[in-house]
Amino acid sequence: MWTIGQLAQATRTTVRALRHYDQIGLLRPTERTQNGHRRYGPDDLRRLYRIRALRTFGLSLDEIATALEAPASMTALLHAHLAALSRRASEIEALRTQLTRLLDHDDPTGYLKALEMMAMLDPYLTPEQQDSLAARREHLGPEAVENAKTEWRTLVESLLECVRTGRAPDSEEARALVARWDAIGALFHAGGTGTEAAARRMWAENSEEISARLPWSADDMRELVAYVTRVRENG
Amino acid sequence: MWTIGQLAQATRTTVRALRHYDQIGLLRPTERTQNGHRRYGPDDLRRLYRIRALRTFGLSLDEIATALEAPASMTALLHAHLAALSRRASEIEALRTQLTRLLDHDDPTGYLKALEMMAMLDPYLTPEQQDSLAARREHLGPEAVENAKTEWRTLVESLLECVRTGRAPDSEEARALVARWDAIGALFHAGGTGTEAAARRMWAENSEEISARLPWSADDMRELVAYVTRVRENG
DNA sequence: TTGCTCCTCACGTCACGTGAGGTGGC
DNA sequence: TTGCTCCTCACGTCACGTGAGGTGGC
Repeated sequence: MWTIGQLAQATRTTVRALRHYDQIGLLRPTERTQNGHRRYGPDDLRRLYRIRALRTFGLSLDEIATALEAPASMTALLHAHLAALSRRASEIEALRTQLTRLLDHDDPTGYLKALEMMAMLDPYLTPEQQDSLAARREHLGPEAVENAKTEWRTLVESLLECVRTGRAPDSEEARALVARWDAIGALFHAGGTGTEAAARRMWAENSEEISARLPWSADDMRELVAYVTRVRENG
Repeated sequence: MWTIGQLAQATRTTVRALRHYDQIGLLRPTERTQNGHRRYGPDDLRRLYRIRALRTFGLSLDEIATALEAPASMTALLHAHLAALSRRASEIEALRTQLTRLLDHDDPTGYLKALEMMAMLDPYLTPEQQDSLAARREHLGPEAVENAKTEWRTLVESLLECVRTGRAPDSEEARALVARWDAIGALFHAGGTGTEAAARRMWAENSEEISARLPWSADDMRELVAYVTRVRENG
């Protein structure tokens, strides 16, 4: 028979943990001395070892309690737990690749800012529209989204150049640029869901805010939007 | 400006979470109406998006708070977090291989019982002795430990056969068997640490208990131990 | 007037860690 | 008599979920 301190030392647990197991009824000491001290016997030791073994596998005390009550259910429970561990492993894997991608980026903070800006759109969307946008992005995959963003950036530069040099809205170059612009938009805005209209509303209300975080001025952007509209009308 | 409910819906969070962020000072609404209702603006929305992005990476709210306070520390923090995720991933991997091994075993519950029996030894060891035993096992690796256990089992069978057939303690066969027996013991009991003596004490006090869980009777085991001792004396 | 949203407490979660305050055996 | 171990409360942890009880705008 061992005292609680002896058992704790022998099994590398803590006195507090043993008291906790007693309290929740997971491991009751075989007896108590008349002054209330716990006395643990060999049976308790064995039970404690099973508890500890199952704990290292990551089972909760509740699961352990049921497993020890019904040993027949043990294998099923362990299989279920193994499946849970596998799910967790792939979640972590996904997080790691995301984080690695973010950190490989030349400017992680800037990248987060870009994410923020795309998020400004959300309050203008219904939950269903949010879902459809997320589904589009999911479908395209992260690299395609990245590529679209960089192409969009060069398109903005090229179109601003057209505006500055007074390029005709019905010129071949202007039409080609706007065609790409619309193609990129179409990638994200599935037809008929109204996300495009929402994006325009968002832009109308927040153009100052947004352009403050972009390398172009609000005026430039307004001119650009007007120019694109003219090109579309001429097409 | 949005109410708490609107913001929650737009960002796929909950009203409760937003109140929590307010309470811990992580995300204070830009203003309150005079009846105390929270009003969130575009700045709050952006901040919330950063918070959510960092949350999906698994950062704690505390870490997020410091990261948002000092954006310069962000990359370092994310790198640290990536390392933590990698550690967690290998932990899970180790658990999965252990669990898989356990479940591939023909009798998982029986296997756990065997572990328990080895654990019976612990109360007879000092913490240092426990450490040295654990280090030995770690050093040998799980397959070697498995192999030792199965070989030990066949050795017990063979030696019991010797006892039954009255094989001479100084016979070639008996000596060879005991030599293997001692070799296996030596794998686990590093010289001079006294773990062997502890094992003998444990055996002396718990032979009934233990043999009840083994496929051999306590009497058989006692005879076997006596026989092994005689063989050693004759060697 | 009836629903809906908003508000502020405040308890519960999981497996203990960590004192607080007190008692019994060496 | 002094340390050590034991005891029973009971609060704290982390990020909210979930009522309880009440108020204000459509």
